[in-house]
Amino acid sequence: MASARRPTMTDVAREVGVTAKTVSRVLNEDGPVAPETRARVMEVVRRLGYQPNLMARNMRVGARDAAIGLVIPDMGNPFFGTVAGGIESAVRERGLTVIVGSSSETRELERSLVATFLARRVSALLVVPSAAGDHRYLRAEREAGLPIVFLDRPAVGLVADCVVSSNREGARDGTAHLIAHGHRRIGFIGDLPTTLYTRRERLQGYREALAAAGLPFDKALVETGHSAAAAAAAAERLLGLPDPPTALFAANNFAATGTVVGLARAGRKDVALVGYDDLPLAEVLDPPLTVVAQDPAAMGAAAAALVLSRLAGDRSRTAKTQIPTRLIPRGSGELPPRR
Amino acid sequence: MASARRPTMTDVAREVGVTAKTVSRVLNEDGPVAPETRARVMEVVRRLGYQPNLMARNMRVGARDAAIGLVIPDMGNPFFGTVAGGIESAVRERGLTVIVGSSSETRELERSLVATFLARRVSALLVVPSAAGDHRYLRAEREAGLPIVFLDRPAVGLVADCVVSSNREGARDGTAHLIAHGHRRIGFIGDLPTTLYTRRERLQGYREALAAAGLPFDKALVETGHSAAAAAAAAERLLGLPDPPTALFAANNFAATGTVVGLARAGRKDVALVGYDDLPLAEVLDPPLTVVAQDPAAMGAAAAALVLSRLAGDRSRTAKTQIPTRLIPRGSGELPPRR
DNA sequence: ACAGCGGATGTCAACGTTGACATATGTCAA
DNA sequence: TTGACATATGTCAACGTTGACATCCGCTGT
Repeated sequence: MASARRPTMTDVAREVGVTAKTVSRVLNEDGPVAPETRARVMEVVRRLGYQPNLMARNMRVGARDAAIGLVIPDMGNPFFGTVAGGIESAVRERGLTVIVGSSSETRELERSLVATFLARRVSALLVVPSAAGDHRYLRAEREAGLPIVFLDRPAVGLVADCVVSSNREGARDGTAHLIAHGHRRIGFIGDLPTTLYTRRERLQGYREALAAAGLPFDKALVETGHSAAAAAAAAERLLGLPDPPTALFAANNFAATGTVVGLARAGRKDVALVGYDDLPLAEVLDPPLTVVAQDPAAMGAAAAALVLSRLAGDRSRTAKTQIPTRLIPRGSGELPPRR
Repeated sequence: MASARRPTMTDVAREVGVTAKTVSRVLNEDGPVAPETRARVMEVVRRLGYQPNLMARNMRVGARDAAIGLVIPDMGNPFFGTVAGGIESAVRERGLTVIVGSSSETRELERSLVATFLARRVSALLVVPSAAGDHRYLRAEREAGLPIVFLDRPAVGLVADCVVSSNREGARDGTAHLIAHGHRRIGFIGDLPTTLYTRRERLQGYREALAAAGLPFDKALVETGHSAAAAAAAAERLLGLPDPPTALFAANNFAATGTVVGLARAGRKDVALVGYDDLPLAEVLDPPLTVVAQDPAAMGAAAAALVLSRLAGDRSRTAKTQIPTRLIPRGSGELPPRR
């Protein structure tokens, strides 16, 4: 009823009539143990429901916890969920556990999560940095040899491994695709805050595509909407301009969702649209949604692989891994301009 | 370069010229410390980048780790992602960390994750049990007072708290909605495996609605498809029957996504459809998707609240919390039967 | 018969931290 | 002047586990 104490190795030992050390030997398949003793130990372990205490073990052997800390902005966002899944499955077979926390895109939460992870002596750190961050505070850890990999966005003020999507190229391709279909005024709906790495890179790609085609950059066509609702409103604002765009580029999954909703509400099936990041229902939309697809599972897997190789002793220079994107034309991006 | 050792409390103490105990006092705001000493300690702590070792601390004070273990089937599924997010944010302000693992819906992975969590001495366990599981192995922990809450599905062989969606009622409402719009042959596309609690409950609700309307239950109309692709195929199979259904009930989010895709591919906009669990783009589909919406964030929050109250000493009887669903008519569920 | 050896187990200390208790110094009232 | 008391710090042991080393036993070969 009241909380009973968990059995320790010593409890097991006493019950069997041996020393804790012998139990330890049985459980870790360490030194030699008589088969009969081993059997009795195992029996008592089962009967008492003994669970080794990892905290004590790690402390004794001076090892870090067999866990890696993961900071993501939002677990509900399927993009990050899939990334996390990719990491977890890649890392599991090595016996590592993942400890996650959401930063809600704030610097403070990110730091406090990282501090918790460090206090737990995780074996590695995987961070999707929040926008306004500065990661100099991690220098000591890096120098102490802790593997740290940044995900989706690079670190600021710290030389460290990172795995990102090929944002600029992807956005350039998507925008160029619209231009190739005759559009000359293309709206951009991107992340908040505007300082966010992915937003800046994708906006840059968009501008490069415009420049390559000799089209002017009009900042009136750049809108913001990280949530679907905000993106819907942004789309409606853009279409209400005196000289409205004939095509839109939605620079993330929520923006794409919201833009689709906004266009539907406005009854504008004639506006071309390319989204960054694929959506599960993209192909059944009307028109079907053309996207620049990312590969979140691959990003997670790549980050995990980096961590594992660092843990295995790889001391080579820090790497910036770009996971390529893929343009999937489905209809919405191939609509001709119409006014 | 090579991995330097992390500074310990003793290192800090030596540097300041005091004992570890004094440093401990400063850091935990324990006994009295001279302001000047406190300042010097803090200074050295900063300079050395000292991080308290939670493992050692927890061991010493005999406390459980300030973490709760969470087992979900799949992090990439936004339903579980949102549930996890709900838990994390509810639990964070109490200073608890969440440790997650994906069971991939397998008994073995679930058990091994739980074992890892127990070895880490988590303060509580939150489990979305996998289908074929038996949770008697957790009895000892329950009796030892560890808070254990089951999520989305109840435990088997163990009396424990659980938080579930009102599956049966929701499925009944959704099916009744279709019947009210004149349908007499309604297909059901549900989870795999067929023994899964949510599948059984929702199928039961579906049958109750049929029975209440005096309609026969035809098991030829019951199909399976947990992945979107499988559900799409299932929908096409159902529509290919000699006496096909005029309406479909898709019993989970992937099934709904896949069914929408299947119907679109078959060019069948005349088939009525109600999905269980809402989709981000439901309202812009053609026709807009009628759903029985769950509230995953509320489920997570409720589970977290239960855990917290148990941790606070609540010893009342185990509770089964049902989170209600809400029927959202948008169009697809109101289509009349047509053959 | 005995050294030598490997197998089976035990003893002890230590990992980093903190609770219980002890000590040293200073302050103040009687 | 003394003792009572508060403040500031120190000492020691213990949490559960395991590495290093020690011990005891029986068996082998000569």
